[in-house]
Amino acid sequence: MNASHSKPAPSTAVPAPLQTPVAAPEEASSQVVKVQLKLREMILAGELAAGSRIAELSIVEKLGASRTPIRAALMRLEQEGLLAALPNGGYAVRTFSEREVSDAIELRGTIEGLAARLAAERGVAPSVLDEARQCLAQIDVLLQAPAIDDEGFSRYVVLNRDFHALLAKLPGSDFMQREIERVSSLPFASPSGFVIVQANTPQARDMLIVAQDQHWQVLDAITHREGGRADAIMREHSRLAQRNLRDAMQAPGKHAVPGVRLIKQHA
Amino acid sequence: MNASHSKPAPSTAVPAPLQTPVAAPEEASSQVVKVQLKLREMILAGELAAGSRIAELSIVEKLGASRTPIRAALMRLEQEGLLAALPNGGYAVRTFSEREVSDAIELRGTIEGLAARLAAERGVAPSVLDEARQCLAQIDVLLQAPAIDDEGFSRYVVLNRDFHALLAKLPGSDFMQREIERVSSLPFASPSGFVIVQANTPQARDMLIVAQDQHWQVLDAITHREGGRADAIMREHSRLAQRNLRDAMQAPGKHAVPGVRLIKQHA
DNA sequence: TTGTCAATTTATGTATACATTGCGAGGCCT
DNA sequence: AGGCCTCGCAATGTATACATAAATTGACAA
Repeated sequence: MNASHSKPAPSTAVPAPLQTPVAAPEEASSQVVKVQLKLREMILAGELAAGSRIAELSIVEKLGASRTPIRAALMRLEQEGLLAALPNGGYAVRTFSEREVSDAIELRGTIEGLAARLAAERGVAPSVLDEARQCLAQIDVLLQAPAIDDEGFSRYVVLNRDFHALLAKLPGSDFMQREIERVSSLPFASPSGFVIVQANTPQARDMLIVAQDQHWQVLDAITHREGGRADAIMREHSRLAQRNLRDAMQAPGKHAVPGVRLIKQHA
Repeated sequence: MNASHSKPAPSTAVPAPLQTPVAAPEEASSQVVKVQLKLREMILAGELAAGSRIAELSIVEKLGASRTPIRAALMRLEQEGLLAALPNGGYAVRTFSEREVSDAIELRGTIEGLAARLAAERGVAPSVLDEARQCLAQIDVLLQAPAIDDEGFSRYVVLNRDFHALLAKLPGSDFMQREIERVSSLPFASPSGFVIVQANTPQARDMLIVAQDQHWQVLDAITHREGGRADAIMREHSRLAQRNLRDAMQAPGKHAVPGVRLIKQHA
């Protein structure tokens, strides 16, 4: 409206009819975020086939946004690891070999181990440690039940994610925190990625018991400034995720895990 | 942009300004890459002050490209770690605390250690190992001289970079290779980052001798499938970089290291 | 029938116009 | 005189037009 402000014009004061034709009235904040979320959802849901090329124009007609925010969202998803940049421009839904998945989880465990070691060596403010302990206490309550229903399970996923996020903050380094978030962005590399698999099986609870013990022990190690031990625990903790993911891929209902569709079976 | 100052022009609504073909034939590939390279150069050279905000329009008039490729380049530089995204949009030249620098180097050492361990555990094709050995042999030749001149020094930097790149390939995992490249993208976190510092000092050669010994030993460890040892060596190798960088920051001619300007002295 | 070349089509790369929002300067009211 | 409110500006976010290169398809010739 005020675009044509050639000079300090007399205040014509006409607010003018604000034409806001924006197709989607509300929802999220920016187009980029909306497109990014929607695309990620579509990729994980399998609506965009693994390995298939993604043309900007096809997204335009699917989501209604223009190419500029779509390009930005595609770049972010590439950074996130869900898309691969093609040599001659454009993107394709990324596929992962089992080794890549394994490497991704191993890398997460290694970096979480580094973070735990740094936290132990540098020391952590008691208040922050307490926050982590309270988080674990909530998980303890959850696990006291002899069997865990779906609702308790999804609560565990949330608490587990929170704990790992808290752990990433323990070294008191924004840099480490960001790198951990980055390496955890892939759905199956995420700390909570594997958990979703076998909700109601009897082994499910036992698995979580083991994981929870590692949670407590790493906090104990950090509290007692045992850096090497803290490192080792977090690495082993990630091996648990690797075991579970491997199981998940052989299970029939593998679609319970969002990203598994992107893992190419080596037949 | 037709606002008030600079730039033309009355724009008498003639729709004709057929954008003429980019006048110069240009030798580089794409605008995005050109802008990215130029901006990185300017940041490292200090032409863009550390911590200062970077407006897209200012880059437009500095480099001549339009906003679209500039935005893409800015996103890439943020991913690279040289820029920080501001909360309300826009970017600023990133500054680093000494701890962040330390963490970055530690992280690189940790991931290189993981790569070396994986290479040892999985085994490496002899041909690839030989390539790495030949690279080290060239460094050996360089270090046989009792003193190293500038030209030999820059040759070392190249060979050192090559060796670390080769090392990143040893696990045979594109994923690991990419992550190592990523974590090495920051100028001071790069394996060759610290080397540039003290070219002609007498201790310079000794430092390189130690580093080169670690190079050989990690290959030896990988050859003999000693994963833990390979891991430990690479971690310690990165501590050498940390020591050197700390020295470099206290040295007077610190401008020899490109990225040091971005490290804020904690007074 | 097959191979090759060319033309069309469709993709991304680029430039720019338009929209919107956050921040600051300036005036007005208290 | 000082604080608050408002207006204006400059920044990014968005949409789209234009340029160019790659891929596919069609036709023609061997």
